[in-house]
Amino acid sequence: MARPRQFDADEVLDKATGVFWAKGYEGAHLSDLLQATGLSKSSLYETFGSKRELYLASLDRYNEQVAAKTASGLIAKRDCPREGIAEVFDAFIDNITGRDPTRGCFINNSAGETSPTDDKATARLTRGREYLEDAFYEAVVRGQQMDRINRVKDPRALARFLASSLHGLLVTGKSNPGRKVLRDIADTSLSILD
Amino acid sequence: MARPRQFDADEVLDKATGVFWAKGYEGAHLSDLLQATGLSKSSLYETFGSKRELYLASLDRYNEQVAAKTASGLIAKRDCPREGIAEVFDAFIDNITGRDPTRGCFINNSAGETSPTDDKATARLTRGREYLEDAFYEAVVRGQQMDRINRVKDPRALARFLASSLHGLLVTGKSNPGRKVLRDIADTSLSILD
DNA sequence: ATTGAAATGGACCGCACGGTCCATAACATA
DNA sequence: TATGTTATGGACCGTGCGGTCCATTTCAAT
Repeated sequence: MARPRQFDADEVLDKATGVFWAKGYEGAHLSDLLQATGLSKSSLYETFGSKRELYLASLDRYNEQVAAKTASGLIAKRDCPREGIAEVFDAFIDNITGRDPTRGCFINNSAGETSPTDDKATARLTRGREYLEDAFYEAVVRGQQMDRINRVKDPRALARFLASSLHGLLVTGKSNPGRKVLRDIADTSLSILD
Repeated sequence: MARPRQFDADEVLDKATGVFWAKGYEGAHLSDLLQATGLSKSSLYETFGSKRELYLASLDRYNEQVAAKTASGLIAKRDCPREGIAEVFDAFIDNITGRDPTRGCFINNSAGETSPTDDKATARLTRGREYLEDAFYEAVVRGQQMDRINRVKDPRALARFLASSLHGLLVTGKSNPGRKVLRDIADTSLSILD
């Protein structure tokens, strides 16, 4: 009955996410977004409503993807959860020290420019934290059951700590540290599981 | 010989820092800075050169102040360095959960919107990390000498870990967590010193 | 082939951005 | 008080922002 969309909204969202990720919300200008997505202004506004709604949608999509990826990585290692956790940290170190100028974690970067009075964006940060924490929580519990993680320690506190450590690692990564610095941090963080 | 400045440059810098802190570099518009500082455009440009130079100067000043404050706090507790470290964490938790909308840490917030290709800003992030790490390092070494911190562990790795943990705590704080979450993280982080 | 709803390109808009400049005011010096 | 230098307010500027709108194109359904 009507003309179908000439693009895939999710693909566009991914490209827009890349721009917000690299430049932040304020730093990402409409022209950047249009160039990256290849859309015309009207198509973008027709589909997403506004720059800000696009931003929030980007945060949502990123949250889902990272949650899925992290969770599936941990689940894949469900027979040795402790190694799974270590692999998550390793993956982030690789990400940080990689060449891609879009480094770090989108949610992490966004946290800095999110005002506590911005409820919508803050909700996305909360969601991201919960996803990560829950993924770690399950792995920790499993690790404790298998006696590979200290059973005396509160698994919820450990999960929170691991999620927070990952954020710390990412922020530290922004300050151009050597790989050794990041390894020291990751290794020390993981040693808490003993 | 000439008309003296009608304002104190450092006071102005503090006010500008507050704006950048709350809104980020891109989000801080010139009008915000002028309003907060009370300066006219010409005075601001005469004194600081440009918005960006003002930003870099703000980062510098913040680094110096936080470094001085943290170091002095730790030095004040030089007879019980371990408690001094715990106090630093507690102070940040208070900061995060306080009412002031300017929450978190300026450097931490800035990290998110700093591109790895931005050498000038990255240098400030590096400096901030070094200050913090060094302050912790001295406290850790002293704690080990007094046998209140595990002597087997590498003090440099511990210092790096502590600095990173603080960053993690601050990022987590942006996601509107309960105080309990932050306490879990801080307590778990500090337990590494055992 | 015709139809009509939706997608699209691009012109257009008002605004406020970061930044420049200069005439004037203010003041330390002598 | 006269002088020379600097600080200052405010007009001004070009640009590009986020956003709107509409004429045109495209296509599924008939």
